[in-house]
Amino acid sequence: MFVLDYRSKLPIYEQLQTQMLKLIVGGVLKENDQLPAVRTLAMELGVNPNTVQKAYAECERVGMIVSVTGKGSFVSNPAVSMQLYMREKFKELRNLIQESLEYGLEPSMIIDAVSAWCEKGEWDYDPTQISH
Amino acid sequence: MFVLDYRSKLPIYEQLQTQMLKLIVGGVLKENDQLPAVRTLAMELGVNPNTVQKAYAECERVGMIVSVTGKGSFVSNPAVSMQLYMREKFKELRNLIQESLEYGLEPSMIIDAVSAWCEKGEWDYDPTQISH
DNA sequence: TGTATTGTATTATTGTAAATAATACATTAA
DNA sequence: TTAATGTATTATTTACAATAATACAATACA
Repeated sequence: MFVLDYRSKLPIYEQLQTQMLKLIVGGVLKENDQLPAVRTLAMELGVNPNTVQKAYAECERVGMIVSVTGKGSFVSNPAVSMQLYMREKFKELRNLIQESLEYGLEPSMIIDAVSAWCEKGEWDYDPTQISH
Repeated sequence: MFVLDYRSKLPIYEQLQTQMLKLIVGGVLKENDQLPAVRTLAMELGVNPNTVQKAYAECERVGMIVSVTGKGSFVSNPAVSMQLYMREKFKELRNLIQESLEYGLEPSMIIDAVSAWCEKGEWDYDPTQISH
């Protein structure tokens, strides 16, 4: 369920947190679903329990999951996670576009690209590529 | 010319590299402009010469600048940097949109937001915010 | 020709944060 | 009571950025 990239610059606990968010937003994990126990997941992934604990703690802090000593950790209302995900993505998108414009990229170029990808699904569309 | 954020998670040499790219793309640094000497810039910024050297070396590796022992470091063709910058930004933008769609964000929501920001300059536009 | 300035390379050391290791404690369920 | 769970603590290890201190190589210039 969780997969790690050990070559990534991102810390393991952040990777776990990100994956948790995607699993919830993507509907793989549903409300009240029980998550693997800290020690169990640590074993499966071959990492230290403290690392998993750190990820779970952060997920709980932002309201993605709820942990209860003796019972386990459970997915909380996915709407919370969806909200988190959307805010995060739109913030990234806004910052990216803002910076791109500051450094001379044409608004029309951006709009055209976003349309091609977003509406037409033309993922091959590349505004930096000259067509031959 | 170069400014560092010592609280940033990004290493100093990466910050320098990013700033170099922006200075070139933004036209502040023009073709064949001589850059500060490694030791000089290190002094100015209060960092180790090795750190500046690492940044310059990476900038040269990707073709942003050219360094010659005994002479100095110079800005190479800005078109190279612009190409690098555009490719990088559009790649980020594409990945961001692709992922957002995979996790349920509506294409129209993205298009609307990009239009508001990009064409109308409405940077306050926030699709995740309910208006009152 | 020498001297200073420049880029480049090397080795050792330090500082920081992630990750591990090893426990211990608290709560819950069976 | 026992086992499984989350939580907390302290110490250690590891990786990497950054520093420190040199040394070498190429160029410019007086």
